[in-house]
Amino acid sequence: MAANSRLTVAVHVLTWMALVKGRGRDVVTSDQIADSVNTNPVVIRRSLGELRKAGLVEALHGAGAGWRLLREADAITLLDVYRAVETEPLFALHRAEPNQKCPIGAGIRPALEEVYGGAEAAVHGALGGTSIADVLRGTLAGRTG
Amino acid sequence: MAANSRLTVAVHVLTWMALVKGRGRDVVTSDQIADSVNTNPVVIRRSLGELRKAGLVEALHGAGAGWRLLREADAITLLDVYRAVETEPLFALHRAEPNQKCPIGAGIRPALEEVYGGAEAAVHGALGGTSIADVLRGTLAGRTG
DNA sequence: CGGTGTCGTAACTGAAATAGTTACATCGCC
DNA sequence: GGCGATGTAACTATTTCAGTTACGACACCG
Repeated sequence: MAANSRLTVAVHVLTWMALVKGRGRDVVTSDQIADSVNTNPVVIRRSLGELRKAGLVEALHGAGAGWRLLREADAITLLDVYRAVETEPLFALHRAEPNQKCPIGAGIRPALEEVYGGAEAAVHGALGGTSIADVLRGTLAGRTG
Repeated sequence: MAANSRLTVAVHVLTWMALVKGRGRDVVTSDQIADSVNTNPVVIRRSLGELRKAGLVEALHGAGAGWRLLREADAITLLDVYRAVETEPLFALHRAEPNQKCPIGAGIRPALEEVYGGAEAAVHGALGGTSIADVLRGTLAGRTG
């Protein structure tokens, strides 16, 4: 299983919402999205729940219920999505505390955290440069450019 | 469990080897390394096996057997280590193929792969700028500086 | 005011990966 | 041949992910 597909699912959801919004339909159901992603509607609702907490979408109740984008597609970057759905850091430190009697074991964790922080920042920069609108264009065109 | 700690373990291993090499001991055993990392020697041997395939260390047999660095600590970057131990991409695509009858489902995967490739490249750049010697200095000094 | 359709979430499952552990064959020096 | 370490296979416990079922909550509409 290794890496999870939460970012992929969330970006797919938002890109699909942006597409159908462009066609005039701005409230959609988790069932409709699940049909495009090819998964269970509950998986989609879980993803949408995280996007809602991040303020990217809202849920509507009652008749004609569903979900709606709260920002334009070019105002949502993949960094926004990444932050909304990804909780764990990119690289884990030691599972068990290393040997504190060893100079390496005693001091390596802050050193690693600094390097890992730099890698996270690099990922943020890369994802922050692409919007849902970019992904939508790339998806329809066969490329992201 | 989420993210794995293979990069952390491998960097710890190499940093420890660099430290004791500076003290004149250049052949060490997996048991000795395991004592610093605080884990089982087999876990260390598995990590060393991947580093050996990458040409970063070698194993010696017979009497006085053990492991030895094949490069100076300032000639091993964390990108070398990352490539040696990490096989999976940073972000997974859809677990099941998305709906090919939907324009998003049909075209989103190449678009995502392009973005994810950019994020991988950013991580490579960040990790490539730090060497085992840097980590050793940072570990002993309390910072990576 | 009750029916309807969707959200929101808990609970469970199967599959997969990590990391820890035991065990043992292999290797090469002494 | 003895010895000490490598190199791996095999097994386990723990955790996570994603899929699924189930059901209460909600708000509109006739």
